[in-house]
Amino acid sequence: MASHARRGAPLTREEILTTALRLIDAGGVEALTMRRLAAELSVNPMSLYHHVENKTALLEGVCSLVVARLEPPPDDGSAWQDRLRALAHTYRSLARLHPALWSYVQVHPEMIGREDGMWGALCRTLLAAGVPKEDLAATGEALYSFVSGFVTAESRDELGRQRGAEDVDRTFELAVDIIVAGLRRTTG
Amino acid sequence: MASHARRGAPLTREEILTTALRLIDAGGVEALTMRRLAAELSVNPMSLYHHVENKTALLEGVCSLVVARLEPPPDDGSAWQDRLRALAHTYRSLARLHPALWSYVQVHPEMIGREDGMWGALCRTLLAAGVPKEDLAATGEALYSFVSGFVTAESRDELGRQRGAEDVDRTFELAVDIIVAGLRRTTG
DNA sequence: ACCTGAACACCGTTCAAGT
DNA sequence: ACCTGAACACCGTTCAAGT
Repeated sequence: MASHARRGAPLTREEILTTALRLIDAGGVEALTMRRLAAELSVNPMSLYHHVENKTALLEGVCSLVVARLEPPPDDGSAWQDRLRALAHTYRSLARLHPALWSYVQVHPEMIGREDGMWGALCRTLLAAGVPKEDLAATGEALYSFVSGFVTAESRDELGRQRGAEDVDRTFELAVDIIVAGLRRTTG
Repeated sequence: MASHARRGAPLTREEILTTALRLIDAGGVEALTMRRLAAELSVNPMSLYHHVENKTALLEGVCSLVVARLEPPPDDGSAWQDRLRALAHTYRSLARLHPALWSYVQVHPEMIGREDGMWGALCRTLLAAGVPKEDLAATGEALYSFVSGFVTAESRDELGRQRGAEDVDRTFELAVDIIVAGLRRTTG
């Protein structure tokens, strides 16, 4: 009985990735194990290697899966301040859906390409804010790391001791306010 | 021959921690292994457990070792803007000495207590900047996560493809400028 | 083409035994 | 008190064999 002992349809890469993501969401990245994942799928550990090159490739697949959902909100012609706030909120919303994976991504950015949608939208917004072209990349990187740093701190906080939900939201608003105000002032 | 087969003096906790830090600096946190550490010390892996409860405790020890070196510069009476810049630079300097450990700490903040020296200095500076008392904690956390997020992004960048040293320095200055300007504006 | 079992080189850690 | 070897329950991964 070597051919699919597992009940139901044959194993698929899609199924592997979504199950891996579920394991990560439930127990952190360290809870994702080739052997545990196989058990979760009722399959021999070695079967996974027919759909995924190795564990690194598996993690990359999971990261792409999530990053693909990171799309900038459509650009209504609103002021750059509001646009910036909207981008930050979009980023934060997705990060909060998968906090463990997101922390992992921040330390292992090679797992994802530059998520072009968000990065492009950010740059356009910064230009609208009057950031000079030669400062564009540096400014974008600074803001990007600000937001991702804040969100990481936030999710690790949530795993730890609790705080009121309205409390963290307020802190996030304050953080975004500082960024917006800082940009306004910096660009004259 | 059960008693210290190892040449020289008996094993010490200090020696264990500094060697562990060296391994982490050289190869990342995932390169730190009880067995490899023991080999590095020319000692049986099990001997480590007489000085350190387990691997988690070992990592905590290494983190404390590094965090202990994080001291705010003495408070000359300079303007809060300069003081804020100085604090950011101090933080960044230490982080760049141990980038791998620092990334790890950001994801596992339970490894360190709130490093009271820096946090206290930050709060005093924010008060001097006119941040209202009820916003103090939120503002401090925001700035703290901004700087740590930026520094993490920076160190992962350094491990990857190179950039000019003066280029990253300039980006850091720009980042700090945004924060300072944002604070100034926010607090009226 | 897809799956599997046995095997290898690693982990962290326990425990009983050595001096 | 400090160290050690054997052992256990895990890892990721290779490889030859099954259908």
